[in-house]
Amino acid sequence: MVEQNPEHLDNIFRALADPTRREMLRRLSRGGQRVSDLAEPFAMSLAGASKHLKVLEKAGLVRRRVQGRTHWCELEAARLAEVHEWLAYYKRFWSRSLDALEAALKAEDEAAKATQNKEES
Amino acid sequence: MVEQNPEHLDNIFRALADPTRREMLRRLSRGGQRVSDLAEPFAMSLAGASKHLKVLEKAGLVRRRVQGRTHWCELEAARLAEVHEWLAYYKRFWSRSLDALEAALKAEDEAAKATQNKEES
DNA sequence: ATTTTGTTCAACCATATGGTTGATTATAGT
DNA sequence: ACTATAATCAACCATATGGTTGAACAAAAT
Repeated sequence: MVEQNPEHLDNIFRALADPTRREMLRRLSRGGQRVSDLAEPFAMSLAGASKHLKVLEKAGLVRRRVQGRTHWCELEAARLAEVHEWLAYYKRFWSRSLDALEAALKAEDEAAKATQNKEES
Repeated sequence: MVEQNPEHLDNIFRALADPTRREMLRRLSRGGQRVSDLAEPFAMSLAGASKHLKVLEKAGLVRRRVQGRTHWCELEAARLAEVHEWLAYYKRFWSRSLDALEAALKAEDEAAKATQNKEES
């Protein structure tokens, strides 16, 4: 329940706070890729993409296997489970507010129906 | 399935990538607080804490109600649901790898048992 | 042996971030 | 009217971030 490894979560959240890196994760989820393949879709130098990769690696979200001169990258999704865990605590709060939203919508709907009924009668 | 509002997620993840801000959220989850109360537990100036709050607000994670000279802050957990949604896509991957981990541990265990048996015999 | 390929490294740049302090503003209390 | 309180704002500082380019390095291909 207590936050045990804040630095670690820092790294993970920071890594996720960039659209390029999130897109890289998405692509890695469809299968391992070499660094240059991973970098190719982005309007950015290879060195730039390589830096992003390092951020993902440092966060533990990507694993790299060096094979000769090519580096194979793979998604390490297990670390995302930590985010999920962190988030779990808050689930009740947003479901509560979503419930409230739902209730409000329902009430609105009822009110609308009532108005309709009045109009009909 | 596609990432519709990357900037928004950027703001949320960035806001979460700091232990002070995560702690603020945690405290807000136990009830609304005035800015100065929120700031008090941290070894930091009020202005510093106020900046953190602004980051949380910009991310939509905190709502503020100004009442006279005091500002009341409340958790806006609904935005965390977006993180949850983003995360949902990856759930299968980490449960897969956790399964793999489990299998590996089991195999290790079996191997250990086999060794023990050998040693016993 | 030379060249090409895959990748990182180092240096640099502009901007963002996390913090400070001192001034400012607006409301509340005396 | 004065003073104290709640909070932001503005200016500043050090460091981090996201990007670039050019050089370096190791492995493959010719």
